[in-house]
Amino acid sequence: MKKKISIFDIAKKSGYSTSSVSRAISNPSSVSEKTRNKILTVIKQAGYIHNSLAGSLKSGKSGFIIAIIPTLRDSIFTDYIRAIKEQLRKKGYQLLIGVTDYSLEREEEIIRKFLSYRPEGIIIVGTQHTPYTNSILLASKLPIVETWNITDKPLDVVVGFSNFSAGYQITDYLIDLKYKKIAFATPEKNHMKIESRSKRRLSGYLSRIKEANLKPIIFYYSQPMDHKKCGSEILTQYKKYKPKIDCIICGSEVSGTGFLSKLLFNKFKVPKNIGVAGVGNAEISSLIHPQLTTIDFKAYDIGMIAAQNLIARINKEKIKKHIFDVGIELIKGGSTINQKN
Amino acid sequence: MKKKISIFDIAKKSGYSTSSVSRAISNPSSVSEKTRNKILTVIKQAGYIHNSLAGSLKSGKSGFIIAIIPTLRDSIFTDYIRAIKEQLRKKGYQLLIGVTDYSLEREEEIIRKFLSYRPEGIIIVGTQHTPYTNSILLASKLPIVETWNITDKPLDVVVGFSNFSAGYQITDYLIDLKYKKIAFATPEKNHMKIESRSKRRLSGYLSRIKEANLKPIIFYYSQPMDHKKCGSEILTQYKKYKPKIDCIICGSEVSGTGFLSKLLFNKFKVPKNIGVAGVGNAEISSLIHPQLTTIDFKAYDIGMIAAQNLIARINKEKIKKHIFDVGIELIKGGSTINQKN
DNA sequence: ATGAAAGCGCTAACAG
DNA sequence: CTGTTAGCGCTTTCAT
Repeated sequence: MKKKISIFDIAKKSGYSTSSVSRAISNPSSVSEKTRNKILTVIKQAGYIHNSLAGSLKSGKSGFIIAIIPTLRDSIFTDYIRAIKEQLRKKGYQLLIGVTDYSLEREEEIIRKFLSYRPEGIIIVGTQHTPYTNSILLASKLPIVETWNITDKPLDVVVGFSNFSAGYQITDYLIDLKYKKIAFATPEKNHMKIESRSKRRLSGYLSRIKEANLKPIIFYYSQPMDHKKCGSEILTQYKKYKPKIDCIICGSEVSGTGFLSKLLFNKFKVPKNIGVAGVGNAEISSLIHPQLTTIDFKAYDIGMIAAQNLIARINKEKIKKHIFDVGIELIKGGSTINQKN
Repeated sequence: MKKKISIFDIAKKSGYSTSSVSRAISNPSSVSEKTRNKILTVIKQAGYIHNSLAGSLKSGKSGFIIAIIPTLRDSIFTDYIRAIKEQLRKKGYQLLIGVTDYSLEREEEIIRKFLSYRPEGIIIVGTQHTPYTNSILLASKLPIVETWNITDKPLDVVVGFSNFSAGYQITDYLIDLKYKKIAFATPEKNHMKIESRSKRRLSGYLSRIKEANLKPIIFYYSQPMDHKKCGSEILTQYKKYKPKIDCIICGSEVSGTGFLSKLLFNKFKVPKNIGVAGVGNAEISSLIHPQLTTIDFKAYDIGMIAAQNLIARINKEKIKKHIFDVGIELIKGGSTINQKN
């Protein structure tokens, strides 16, 4: 913030009242063309810059939307943010982004802080929050869209897909391909506590494995955001496991591409000697050769639909439903065999 | 924004004045412990949420920093944003992110809009702006840090590297490896107009090629943010060019990984039959096998140093210098031959 | 250490 | 279509 020139100065210089100036700025059609031109000209030559903060204070509309994501290190979340921004931009809203690093405590802290900017709506990744977060969220009476995981009882609106199905479907596909010893790599328990989406994917795997009377095999990785760490950790476990595993499902796109990459650098034959699949689709998955077999869950679409619904809720429009399942899609890549022999 | 409960209510309920409440919130050490505890308790049980907007209006400090980037589709910029956010968070600043899609007009529009939030500082990618942008930036009297490309005459502070050197050095390395027919792929002219960094990289290439008495060969791509489009377009030009080229430098990490990936999917032998290099290093470059030979220009460091300097400028601390060259680093990957035979 | 009072710059009735 | 007026909720001298 700096010096003095305010709407009042513009009013004086243009010979109109402050209200007309205000209107010329924020609702141009409500003043006559002559007035508008005159005022806008004065504004331009005076180098006046409107103060949205003061306006928000008075009007009760900040124009801010807050988005909470777990990390900026995964392109699925930047795709999601991009989609949200594109929608908001059309409507003139401003996005405030909070990054939790997968910590529910951090999420709580961020939300408390962000609420002080008087946002008009909230878009948040995940349906699991601390009790305190839930309570302030509800108390805020703001439109809220939770994303990424479908839940029966959203705080308000939820847009996502079933992580259970994602785990189930990829496992199903591999079983269909006649893989017999299928392992699932997932974040360590420590991390799982705060990341229920991984847990649900794992459940999907376990469920399908059980149905097929196969033996569940679980590997763990400790740094879910680090492709290479994931890759190395999974590789170590794979090499030491006996009897030999024929396919590994990595619980995320980061671990999937990381492990696949690691195998290729270490001269393993994929998919000839070992099949690899992921859950989640980032652009990178399709850039590595062979392409990763995985489940695409449309990060961009989730962001877009979430933002559209949030805006509708802000404008008190009726929305058709409060639960949006955007679905998932199986990507059949070359990282697994492709004949059902 | 919503209903009523304000600092005034807290004052009443706690038996203190609004000033004490304000102090207890924003400068806890300026009230006695007893007072502070009492007030904080009342705040908690009342579910009061502070209104930063009103505070900013009065204090003249919004706590906002604005960051302008070209795109969200490239991990080098999200790494950069991540670094900035980490620094700002420590100091309690809030980041407003504007995405220009490489348009200088859009940049101007965003800056004008964002200035209305009364930011305390600006971090912007690029040193080239419209005249109007330059003038409002300067008129704002705000601390400004320009990034990514070193310039002699920054608006205020600049943190970056030499794009010319990046182009020069990668070309130098390839010449050193005895490549003779080295092409350079760069965005179409249309796009170049607004993206001077690519132009500088190209100049670096041309300069070194000329010194070596080699023939410059330039390829173009039209969608700089799309790995696959870049890859296809470069491949088409490569296949049709005679006599056969032995190495291609792609002007960005997106085009580099995209083209490398495309070659691998099309069964070209890399580096045996064709060498590939990039300019710019994203995590993905090292996940593809063989790894891309490229120039790393430390996106994270640029963001970090830029944010640190911006904060110093906001606090009116003296900074050592106004031009920071973070340098670049050659990454010798397997996508080019590695013996100097 | 605490309180009283004066706005920050703007918008939104309301009136004309 | 335009002007007057009354604050929005907070911070901050300035006293005490």
